[in-house]
Amino acid sequence: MNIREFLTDKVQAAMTQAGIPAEYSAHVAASKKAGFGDYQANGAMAAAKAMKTNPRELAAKIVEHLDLEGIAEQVEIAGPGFINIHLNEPWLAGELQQCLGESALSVDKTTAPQTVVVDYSSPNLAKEMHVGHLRSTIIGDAIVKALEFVGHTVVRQNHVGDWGTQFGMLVAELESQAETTEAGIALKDLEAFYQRAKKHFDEDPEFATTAREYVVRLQSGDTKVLALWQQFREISLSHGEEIYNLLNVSLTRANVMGESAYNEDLPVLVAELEQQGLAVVDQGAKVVFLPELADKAGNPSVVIVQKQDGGYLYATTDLACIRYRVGKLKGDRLMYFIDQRQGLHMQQVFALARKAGFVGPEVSLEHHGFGTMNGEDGTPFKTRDGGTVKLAQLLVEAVDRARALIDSKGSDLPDSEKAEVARKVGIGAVKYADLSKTRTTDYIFSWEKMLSFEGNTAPYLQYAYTRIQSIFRNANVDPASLDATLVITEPQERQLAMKLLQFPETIELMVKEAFPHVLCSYLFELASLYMSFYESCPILKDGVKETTRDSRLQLCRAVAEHMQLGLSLLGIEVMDRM
RNA sequence: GCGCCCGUAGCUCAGUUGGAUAGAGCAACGGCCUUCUAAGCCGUGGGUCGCAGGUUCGAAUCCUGCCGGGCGUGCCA
Repeated sequence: MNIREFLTDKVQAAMTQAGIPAEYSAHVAASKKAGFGDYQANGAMAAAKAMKTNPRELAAKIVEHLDLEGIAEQVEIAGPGFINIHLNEPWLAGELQQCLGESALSVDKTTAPQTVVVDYSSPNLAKEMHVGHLRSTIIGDAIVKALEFVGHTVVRQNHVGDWGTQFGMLVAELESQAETTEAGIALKDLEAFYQRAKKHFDEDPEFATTAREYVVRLQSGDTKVLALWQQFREISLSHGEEIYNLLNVSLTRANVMGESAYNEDLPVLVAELEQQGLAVVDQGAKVVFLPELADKAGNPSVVIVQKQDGGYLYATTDLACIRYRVGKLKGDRLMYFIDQRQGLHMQQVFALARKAGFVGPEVSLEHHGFGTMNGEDGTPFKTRDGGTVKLAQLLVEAVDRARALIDSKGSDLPDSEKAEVARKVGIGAVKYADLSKTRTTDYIFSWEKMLSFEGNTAPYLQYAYTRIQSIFRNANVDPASLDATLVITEPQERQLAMKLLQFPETIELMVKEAFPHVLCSYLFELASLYMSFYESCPILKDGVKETTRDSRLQLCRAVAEHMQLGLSLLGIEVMDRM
C-alpha cells in the first residue's frame, strides 16, 4: 500500500466533509523533520487563503473530520496550519508484517496496465561502447524493470545505429588494405579499426568518396557489401552483448531493432508525407515545415526527410520507427532514453508523427533525456589523448579494484566466491554512481568517484545486505520461515519501519518521472537507518529477550527483502558475504 | 540571434505539485573493533542556494532582468 496516497485520500475526504471544495488538494508529504510527525498535510493553508478564512481554524476543522482511528496516534496542527500526522507504531508494525515474504512486498500492481515501448542503449555499431553509452543503457533498463514490476507490458527496443556512413568507412578501409577478405573479418580490435577508418575518412577526400559509394551500394543491396556489413554488424552486436551481460542489463539480441530495419519503409513514408501535402521540395531537399514549432519571429521549424542526393536522415528513420512501435508493437506509451541534446530533434519527430497521423492523441510520446557527461574540468569528457573511455575498460578496472580491496581485507572466502563478489561489487559501484545522479543534469565523469566503494555507493548497500545475511547465518535461521510478531519499541526500529513502508511511493515516483535516482536515494537512506539500528539494537547478543530478538530478526528480514528487490530493479546484485 | 538545460558546503551531488531550522557522501578534524562483518558507527567544523527585483502567510523551488557555463539551431546520427 502506498501510505502517502492512503493518507491523501483520508485527508481529502476530511476536507470535503469540512466543506472545502474538491479543487484544493490535501498535499500530503512525508515530513522531513522528526518533530513534525511522519506525514504532513499542507493543503489547509492554500485552501484557507483562497477561501479567505483562518488557516489554523480550517486545519482544525479538517482534523475534526479526519478519521485515522488505529492508524495515527496523534494528529496535531502546527505553525501556520500544517497538519502533522504521527502514525501508530502497532499499525506500522502490522503493515510491515503483512508484506514480509511477499514478492512485490507492499507495492500494488497498477490499475491501468499499458504496453510501453522503451528505446534505450541504442549505440552506434562499428565501434566499441564507451562510457557515454552507460547512462541510456542502465537508466533505461532500471525503468524497464520497474515498469514491469508494477504490471506494465514492456517492449524493449535497442535502436542500434547500423546503417550509416560509418559502415561505408569500414568497408572502404577494409578494401584499402592489401591483406583483406579471404575468410571474412577477424578483427581483434574493432575500435582501433574504426579509428583508422575515421582518420582516413577525415583526411583523404578520395577515400571519403569511396566510402560514400559503399554506403550507396550497401543501401541498394549490393551482395558483397551487404555481406561485409553483416559481419561488422555481427562483431559489434556480440561486443554489445558482452557488455550487457557484464552490466546485468536485460537487453538481448531479440530486442535489437536497428536503423537498417526501417530502410525499406523510408521511401514509402516520404511518399506518404508528400501525398498528405506535408513534405515539399525546398532547396533541393524534401522537407516538412512545422509552423506549430515556429520560433518567435514566426519561422516554422524544418525537418528534412530526404536529402538532395536522395539519401534519408535519422528523422525519417525515427518516423518510420514510431509508426512501427505504435502500429505493430501496439505501444500505448513510447519512451526514449536518449541524450538531451537531441531534444529538438525528438520534439520535431513527435510533432510530425502526430501531424501525419502516425500517432493518435491517446498515445504518449516521451523523450527522457539526460545530461552530458563532462570531464573533471566541466567540459565534455575526453581522455588525455582526446579519446573516450571504453565501457569494457571501466568495468574491468572496477572489478579489479574490488578484487584488490577484498584481498587487502584478508577475507577467508574461497577464491571463486571472491571473484563473484568482486564482479558484483565492481559493476554495482559503476552502475550506482551513474544511476544515483539526477537523470536530466550534466554530470562529471570521474574514475575515482565511479570506482569508489565507500559512502553513498552500491557496496554500502550490498554491505548492509550481507550484514543481515550474516545475522541469519549466526542465528542459524531461514528468514523465510520466521513467523514472529514484529514489535516496534526503539526509535531506530520505528524509523526503519517507516522507511520500509515508503517503498511503494518511491517506486511510484521512480516510474512516473523515469528517475532511478529516487530509488537510489531511498535505498541509501534505508541502508543508513539499518546501519544505525544494527549498531544500537543488539539482536543475537546475550541478554536480548527472545521476543525482542525474533521481532528484530523480522525487521532484518524486511530490510533484506526491500534491499534485494530495490537493488534488483536497478540491476545491481546482492551477495550473502563480502 | 533564437531555443533548451544548468549554477546549492572545498569537491561530487540530493532537495517531491512552493512548506517549518537547506540535507547527504567525499575531503578535514575528534571518538568507537577480545561481543551480530570497521566496505561500518557516533560526533565537530563547513552555506549571502550565481546576482538583483517581483509574486505571498511562506521561495533553493514560480515570474522578470542580468552574470557565468553547457548544448542545440536545414542536408551527420
